[in-house]
Amino acid sequence: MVVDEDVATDRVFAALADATRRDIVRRVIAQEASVSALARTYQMSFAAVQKHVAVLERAGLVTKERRGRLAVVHPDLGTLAVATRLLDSFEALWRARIGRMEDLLAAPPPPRNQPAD
Amino acid sequence: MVVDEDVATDRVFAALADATRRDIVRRVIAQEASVSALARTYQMSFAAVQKHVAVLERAGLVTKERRGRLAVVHPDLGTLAVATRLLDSFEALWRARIGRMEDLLAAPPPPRNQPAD
DNA sequence: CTAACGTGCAACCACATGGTTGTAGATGAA
DNA sequence: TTCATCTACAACCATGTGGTTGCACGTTAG
Repeated sequence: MVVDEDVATDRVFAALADATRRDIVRRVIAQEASVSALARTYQMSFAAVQKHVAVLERAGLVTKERRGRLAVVHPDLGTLAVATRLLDSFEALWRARIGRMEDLLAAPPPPRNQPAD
Repeated sequence: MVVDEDVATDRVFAALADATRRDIVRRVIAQEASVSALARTYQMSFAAVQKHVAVLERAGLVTKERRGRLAVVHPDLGTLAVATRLLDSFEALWRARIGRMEDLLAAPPPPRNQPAD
């Protein structure tokens, strides 16, 4: 039941679980930038920023395009849509639950013979 | 610039970056359940499931209500909305970018005197 | 050509995470 | 009371992560 597609979802959420990486995503959505240009805006080492970009790349959230000696980082919005869709599915579940609760309120009380947990 | 609210966001995404925890969230949205009832449905130890629930609780995605000897797990949909809103903001950025690109296409080409990165 | 720049990668460290087992305390049932 | 159940928590281990420094290589600028 824990299938292959799940690890892709794991990577997307894990990649977004870091403020620096979320900021990088925001920046490259606004305007694509080289790794070193990104690195200059944070007060950590170049290698650290490079690793963050690599994490985003493995998650499929960004791609790198080699342009001369620069590695230009682009966003990949399709992958972001995966995360959005999953959260939306949670919301759908929630709404279904609300629906059921209203059904219960409108229906006669059922016999209570379920175990306590 | 990396503020306090960011660590809450970190926790929400980190909590969702695990298939077991996403499944727990789905389950308790469908119907709240005790920790042991949840644990029975996975093939890991009770303590492991207990830790997963603790992670979700620290992220604010679920709450535990003590009922007799049971710890009943409820969803907290407000926190999920935080994550949804953030992803929506990315989408808004993306749309703004599309808008700018259309503006550029409609406008005369600007002088190109920016540095290469 | 030489020097500076941008990148990639490896090694290292401290710390968090996901799993285990074990122990102990509360609560409910017989 | 006694026993089984549910929960909590600690200790431990392997692995991943976020940061560092250092080095090597390709590319651009002088």
